[in-house]
Amino acid sequence: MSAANNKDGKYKYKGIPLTVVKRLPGYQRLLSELAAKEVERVSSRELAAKMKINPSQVRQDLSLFGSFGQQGYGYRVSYLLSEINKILGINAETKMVLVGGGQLGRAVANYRNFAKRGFIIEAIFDRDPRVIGRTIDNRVVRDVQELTAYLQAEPAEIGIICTPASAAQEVADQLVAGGIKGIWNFAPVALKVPETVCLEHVHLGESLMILSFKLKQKQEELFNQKK
Amino acid sequence: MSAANNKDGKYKYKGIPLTVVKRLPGYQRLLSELAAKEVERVSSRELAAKMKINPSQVRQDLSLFGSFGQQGYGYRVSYLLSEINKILGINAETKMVLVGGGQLGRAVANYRNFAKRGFIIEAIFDRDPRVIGRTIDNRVVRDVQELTAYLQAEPAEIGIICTPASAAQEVADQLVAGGIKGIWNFAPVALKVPETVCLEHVHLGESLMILSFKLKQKQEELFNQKK
DNA sequence: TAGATTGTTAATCGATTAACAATC
DNA sequence: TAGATTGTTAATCGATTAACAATC
Repeated sequence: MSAANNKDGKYKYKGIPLTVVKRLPGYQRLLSELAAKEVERVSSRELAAKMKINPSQVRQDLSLFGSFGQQGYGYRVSYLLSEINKILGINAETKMVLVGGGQLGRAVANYRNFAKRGFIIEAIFDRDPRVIGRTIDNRVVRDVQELTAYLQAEPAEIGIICTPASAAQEVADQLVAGGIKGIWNFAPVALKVPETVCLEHVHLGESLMILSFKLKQKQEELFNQKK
Repeated sequence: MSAANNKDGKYKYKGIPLTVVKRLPGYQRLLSELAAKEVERVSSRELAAKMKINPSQVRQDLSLFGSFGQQGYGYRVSYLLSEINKILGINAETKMVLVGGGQLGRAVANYRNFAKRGFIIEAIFDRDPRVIGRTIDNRVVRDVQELTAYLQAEPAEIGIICTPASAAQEVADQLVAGGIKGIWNFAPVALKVPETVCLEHVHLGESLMILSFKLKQKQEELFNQKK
């Protein structure tokens, strides 16, 4: 079932193509919506239409993890959703700590959608004495100097970095020293971590640049059409 | 130079493969860093090493937009950066409006990295009477009911949506009615806009799910190794 | 049963990489 | 000049799509 191909890790992550991994949250969201509407069954054709991909691709993607459907019927929404949740590690009560109690950190700390899916921010840290001791969404902000010690006493799986870019690497090192398994990085800088630690980067600036590129291309197209 | 292939737009955006588009901000960031260090020249080999891609790919990517290098020398950092900035529409003073003055909206409004690159938030809107009239980073929050009228008087290129998912589509419609050209959407919902409007979605939840998936896979790997 | 739809194999298509002539 | 490195064409590799037997 779970293949071994991991000789380079460029295209595949533990045998699963990264292109497929990126589609999994989309399936999860779609199935959640269907489940909320109490829809019972769904076909690869219907899922594909909503995802704007090909039905074959839906079946191909899912078949990497198992056989979740039934010929002539399709997929039972509740069953497929629970399987996808298992695959994604959702609803497993994942503990997280957040470093950086600035605007962005506070926004992330207050974001309800994570908690809904079992991702819990257990503690918040900052470096600024004016922020330490304050309360963010019912959690007292701790001194970042206590970070590694805290993690040794209260292990967490994911560390969220919402500090300025200049502090991010140091924080990452402390999170790793504290035994964190994954880092979710909002600072606009490429972090170095041991390969035992998973890393996911939120590229806000890059996203805006891509939008800007598309705008520019569209303008040029309109300009060329006028001629 | 700028190709025409746009029959479906699935893989290509105005003739440029979307895989290439996604790498452009990476080149931009790298070249900015080199320029800040006053490095004069850079080869495709060096750029590739930093991007963790293949030197051929760097040359292939850049050649879609023009010939910016010189045999035996490589690329002049300042020139290549200015060309990439042009391609991305950076430093052109792009006007934006932001809707949603909650935690996330305030974080985005205060993010300095955008302004540095010429992306200016001209006005901020919210629906909540308790927020309207307050000041965020020197801008008074306006009533979202004035949004379309405001845009007709003060045109902007990009609308940023930082509202809850439930309000996002309505806001998008108002932005479109106001003549906005692109939407940068932080609400976790798929928006419908006319195809004349560019759309870029920031998937915070999806990013966290992908990290969770990677963690789960790595755990399973370790578990299997132990046996 | 007849119709529908899966899971999987084969065919196609696109993206990445290698190779090399051109030339600074 | 000799060495280096581009821009581009050809080869490879991976991802997507089509096709279809299996079967509910």
